[in-house]
Amino acid sequence: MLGLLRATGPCSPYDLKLRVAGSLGNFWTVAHSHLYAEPDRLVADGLASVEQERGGRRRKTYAINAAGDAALDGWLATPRPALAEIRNPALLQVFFGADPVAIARAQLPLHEAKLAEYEVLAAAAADAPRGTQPGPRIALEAGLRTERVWVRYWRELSAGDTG
Amino acid sequence: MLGLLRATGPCSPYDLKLRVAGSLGNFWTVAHSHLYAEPDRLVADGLASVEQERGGRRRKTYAINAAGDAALDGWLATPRPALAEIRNPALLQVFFGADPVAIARAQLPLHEAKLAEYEVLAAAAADAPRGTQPGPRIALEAGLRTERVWVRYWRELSAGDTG
DNA sequence: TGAAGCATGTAATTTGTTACATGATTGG
DNA sequence: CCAATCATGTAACAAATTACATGCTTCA
Repeated sequence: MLGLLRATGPCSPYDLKLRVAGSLGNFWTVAHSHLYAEPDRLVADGLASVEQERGGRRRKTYAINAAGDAALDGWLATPRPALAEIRNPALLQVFFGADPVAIARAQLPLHEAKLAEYEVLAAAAADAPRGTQPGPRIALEAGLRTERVWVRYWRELSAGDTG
Repeated sequence: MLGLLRATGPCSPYDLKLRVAGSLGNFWTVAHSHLYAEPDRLVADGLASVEQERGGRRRKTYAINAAGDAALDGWLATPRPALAEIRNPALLQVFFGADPVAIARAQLPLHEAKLAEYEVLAAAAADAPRGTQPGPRIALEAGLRTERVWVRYWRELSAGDTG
């Protein structure tokens, strides 16, 4: 959340939502209720500030502060010695004996669509001006690679190739 | 949980824990407290039965019943139209601007170790008698492939290759 | 001016994790 | 027989999801 705030600058939860969609949201979803609740916690912890509009929607604008910057920098500088889980429900079904062909046929078009989406994003990122933060592009590369693997995997399974 | 119970046969939560470690646990972790709490819920929902030892550890033995079998079959027969998320904390750090080389150097050995572990499991699975459930082996194949991608990805990043 | 959907939030529920606590068994 | 660790469970806490509720804005 601090990362989002820093990347976006002072903004409302809805602005965060827009930013998440199409970038971070591709590999780490965030419920919108989270985007409304969490910033208040940051303010309570002294890591961000908030200002509320008087009239209209009475929307709140949050901004990361110096303490938040420090906390975020500390987090970014500490590599976590942990692996991510796959935790894929479709794979779970296969594991427990579901028909791999049926699962694969459902998964394949989803992954193909996702891969196509990433390829569009990657093409756009290639044109980005220099000085753009490299993080999102590097993360997108991971998305591309894993989607290629999944497309291939489900394609093979949907063709009945179970190894 | 129903899948675990069916695959294992009547058993205690500890038996489930042993089964999870080294198979399912590789891509879907389960807290041990979950293995103790959830089966009771299944019993309450009429999907499993339980029997408790009199003396000793007073351990409980759970077994899936007919209703549980039906529920599990229904679940297995319904492909979910959803993608799994990557939701990888290390990738999140990179996304938000952490030094990719530092993150990659921490991740690489973990993924190399995991890949080696999977390769051992795959070799063992290749010798499995016919009639063995294919699900775990097919799921393992997914683990192998994604780990290979991650090893390659972090290796490139740790060498300073940011695309 | 009324419907659609944009934008903003809160509350309730469910789920998951962490910490606590303790009895049983085994090997030295 | 005692220490280690195996095994079993519960309780408290934290997090995430879902559902609810509603005010604004725009456009037909």
